[in-house]
Amino acid sequence: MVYSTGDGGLQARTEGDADRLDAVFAALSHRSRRDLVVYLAARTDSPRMSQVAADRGVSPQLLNKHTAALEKAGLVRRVGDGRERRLVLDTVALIEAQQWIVRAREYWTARLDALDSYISTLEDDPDA
Amino acid sequence: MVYSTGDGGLQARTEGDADRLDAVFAALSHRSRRDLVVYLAARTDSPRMSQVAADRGVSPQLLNKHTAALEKAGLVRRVGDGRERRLVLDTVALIEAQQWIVRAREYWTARLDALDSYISTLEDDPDA
DNA sequence: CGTCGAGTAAACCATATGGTTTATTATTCG
DNA sequence: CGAATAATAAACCATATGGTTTACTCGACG
Repeated sequence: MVYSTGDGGLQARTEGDADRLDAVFAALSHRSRRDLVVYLAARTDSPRMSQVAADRGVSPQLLNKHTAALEKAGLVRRVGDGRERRLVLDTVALIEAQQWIVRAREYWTARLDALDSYISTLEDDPDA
Repeated sequence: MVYSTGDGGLQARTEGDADRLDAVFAALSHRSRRDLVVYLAARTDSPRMSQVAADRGVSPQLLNKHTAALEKAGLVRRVGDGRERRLVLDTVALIEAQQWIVRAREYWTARLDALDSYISTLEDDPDA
């Protein structure tokens, strides 16, 4: 049997949006990257890469990889052109992810509401 | 050089929570699984596996795998003991994920507020 | 100029993941 | 019982990912 591999078509926005969300959720699916996000969110400055690596007890190479993942997701940016570069948070993608979740929950809430009203119907008219 | 592989310790709750969040975000990092979630959220009934597979144009085997991922994340449950099983949404994990994002954004907002007050300080006292 | 150090790239390995094809386990129903 | 069928498991392949070790680039600075 042959199936429509991949797509499925339902609830799609644009390809780009989907890819972006893929990247955001994938980036957040790893604990040390989540920790990195809140580490950045909690500070008032933008630390240098080596600073981050030292703070988090992670090798510069690995930090570089995780940073790349977060960058791809648009959660983080590297700034600075010199020898030293700084890591800054960019929460736009985070907001997108939250909005996706909120939308999904809204559908679900609507479903619960429908159930509620159905139950009300039953209570009003037990024969229904 | 030897680095403290993995942990990092920051902002950790329990191991279980972290694993759960890993699974939730990983599950949502795939578009067809996200679509599956909203597909389920949008209906008022709990469709059978074969129904879902047909609706989404996906092989039963692949649906099974995706379902396993969502199940692992606690986003979905299979109910029914007979030959036919139904898929139901379980949004508790979704709420957890949302809460993580909200918390991260709260940190970030606090940071913006700090920046604001710093700027105010500058405006009040340009020599600061 | 030389070298030191921050940051990154590359090679490489082990394991995980997405997906297909093939096979197995029930459970319903003639 | 026996065939059909819903659901799942298993074997397998290609590619992606996390992580380490090694090597490169490039700006600062004596």
